[in-house]
Amino acid sequence: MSCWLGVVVATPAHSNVAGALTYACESPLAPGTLVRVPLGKREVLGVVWEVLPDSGDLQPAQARAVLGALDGLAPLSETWRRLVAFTASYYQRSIGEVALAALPPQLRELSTVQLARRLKRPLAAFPDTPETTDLIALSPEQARAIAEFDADTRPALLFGATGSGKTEVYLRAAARVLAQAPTAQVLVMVPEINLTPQLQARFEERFAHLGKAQVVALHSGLTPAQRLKSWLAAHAGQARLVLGTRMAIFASLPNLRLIVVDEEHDPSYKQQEGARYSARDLAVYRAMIESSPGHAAESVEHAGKPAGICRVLLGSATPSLESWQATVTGRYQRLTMAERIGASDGSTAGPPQGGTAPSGGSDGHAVPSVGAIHGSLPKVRLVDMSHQPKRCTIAPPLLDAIAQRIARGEQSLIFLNRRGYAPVLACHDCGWKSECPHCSAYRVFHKLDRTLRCHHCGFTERVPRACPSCGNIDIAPIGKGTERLEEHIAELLAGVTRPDGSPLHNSVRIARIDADTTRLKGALESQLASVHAREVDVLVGTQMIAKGHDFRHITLVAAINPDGALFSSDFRAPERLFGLLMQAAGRAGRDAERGEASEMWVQTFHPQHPLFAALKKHDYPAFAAQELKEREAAGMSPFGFSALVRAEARDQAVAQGFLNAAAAAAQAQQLPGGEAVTPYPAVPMTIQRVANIERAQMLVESPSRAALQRFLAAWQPLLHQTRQEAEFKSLIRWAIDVDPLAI
DNA sequence: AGCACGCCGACT
DNA sequence: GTCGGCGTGCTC
Repeated sequence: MSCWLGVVVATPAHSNVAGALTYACESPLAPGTLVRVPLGKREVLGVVWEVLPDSGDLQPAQARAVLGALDGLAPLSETWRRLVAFTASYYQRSIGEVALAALPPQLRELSTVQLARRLKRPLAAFPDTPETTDLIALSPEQARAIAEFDADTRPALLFGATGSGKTEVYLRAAARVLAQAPTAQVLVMVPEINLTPQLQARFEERFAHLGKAQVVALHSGLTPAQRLKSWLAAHAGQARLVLGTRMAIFASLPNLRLIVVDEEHDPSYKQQEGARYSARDLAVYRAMIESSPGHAAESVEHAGKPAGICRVLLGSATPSLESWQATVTGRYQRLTMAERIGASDGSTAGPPQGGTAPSGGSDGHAVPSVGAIHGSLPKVRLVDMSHQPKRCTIAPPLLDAIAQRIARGEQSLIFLNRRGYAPVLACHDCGWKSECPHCSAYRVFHKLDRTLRCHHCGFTERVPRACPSCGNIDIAPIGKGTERLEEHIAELLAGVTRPDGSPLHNSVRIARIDADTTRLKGALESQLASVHAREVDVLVGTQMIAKGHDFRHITLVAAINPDGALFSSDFRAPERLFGLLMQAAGRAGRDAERGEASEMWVQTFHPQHPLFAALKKHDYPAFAAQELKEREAAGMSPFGFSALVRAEARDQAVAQGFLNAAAAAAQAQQLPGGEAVTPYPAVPMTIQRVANIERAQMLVESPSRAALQRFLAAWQPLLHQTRQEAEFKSLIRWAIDVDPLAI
């Protein structure tokens, strides 16, 4: 054996083998090479991480030999390895776990022979189609945004109202980068898989001259074979533009020059299991390291690579407060587009940067091809529910407004963030409630299939005829979900007729869209189609209809009960509510003739809340300023940093005991960074028990990101150690969540 | 995470 | 007498 290699394999940080394992090899292999290695009784895929001078602490005889290298593949680049190493370290996981999770699953199973066969497949020929030249004229704001972006090198935040044409800016930025070098690559990220097809079509159309094989998708909705194919195309440099969800941040892109993060505020950029990374934050980090290649020499194939910089472009109508604050301090560049395309014949000049710009909802990949979108922003109407009849679900004025829309042949959209018929079923006699036997939550009453369903563990039973506790027949639903709201609205609107004079028996057409009605594949699409075809008068739904759908004939949007988020223990709830309401408002008023009459109704018991004042003016900057002031005073993100340690056990006391014991051990040992870190006592999680497992968490805060990082790194061995203690043997698992979205 | 080994109940 | 339950422990 002539050399020693440090190879990372998919071992979790939980296990005792967190670092690279030492293997022997006949000939030295470059770091980044994919290898098959023996691990216990198995043969697994690994990544060569380093070439070692000797076998280190390990007895040379203990080391086993590398079985083979996937030498048809170029080694993963130094930058890719830096990204993986950073992710592992920042999010407190093992390098191997992050590295292997970042590779397409099929690569792990493929034998070298199969892979060789796969790599021999002919690459799609590069068609020589001329580049599309008849591009739509940019709005002045779009042109300015692109010019400013080109003139800077910082991460950029494109703050653009719904319909302001953010997608066109992404397209132009991508086109410029792709035109600069024949090998340049662009990564475009979107929050949800269902948003990829439409965006993919748009990018494919624009970059048709590159050939279809050069625009590829990378997300979990692909079959394993498709995913491998896309990944290989990106890794080989053949794919010039990769469009994907958060996982795409780890795509191997040898010549990455631009990363676009659309809807950068979206919570789905944060992975919620395994390594809990934020793909948006990693995009900023990756752009930085792609711009400053490490000192280590690259492999020969890449030696001639021109040094270039990689930009990152984040986009949103309601940015995360973290990104917004970065534009306030100047760490990020801010690009503002306040106007809807075609709004008031473009004579209005945009406000100065950082100014209090009026802006509309969020997302919306508006098509700027025709000047047809004259929609101005909808008027926001707050309904003070304390001045409405007691316990009414829909205030009479709102009901009137909906009825008027129906009479005019217009559509209304009603939001309620609670699916099912009623959140609780209760016995009036003995006080029984539909608690889930396995979770600390109520089971939701679903009337359609007459079930009680737990939305946390999935436990489902038929609705009992009588109270299971006292036998009383008088059990009744409490509160309203979308199913009941749909029914309720049908009753309230029973007398309303449409303009075509449809008789009463042809009643108001109400549709509902939520996770229950869209479970089947294609159901969402067909339901949306019937809304577009104006076969629906009133659409009831959860927030899933707020995202990305452009309803032309909707002139009224109403939020029935958004108050929960105003006083939530989750400090990010107001931010999400504001974004959701802005997004919802953006659904209305896109129709040319009716834009002026569009309205956004919000029912609330707190109409004086500052969030609504900002909403009325469609003023995100004012909302952000207010919210950031509170965050700063409380030392919360982005002014302070936090991590959560979560623990699960059959017994709540064990879960909490483990966390408190580990924190006590940290305190006793004066861990590095500890002087600037505050651990709080362990508490039960909001939903304490799910599927009969008790959950607890501990918040750890610090004003210094670096101190928190040092502390967590030093704490991890202690957590492992504490786990081994006899009284915590029954602990099921624990995990660290750095920069958690919700606390 | 896999995949062992390891010690106690109902089956060919 | 064995098949198999998942509890504990190791993987260069």
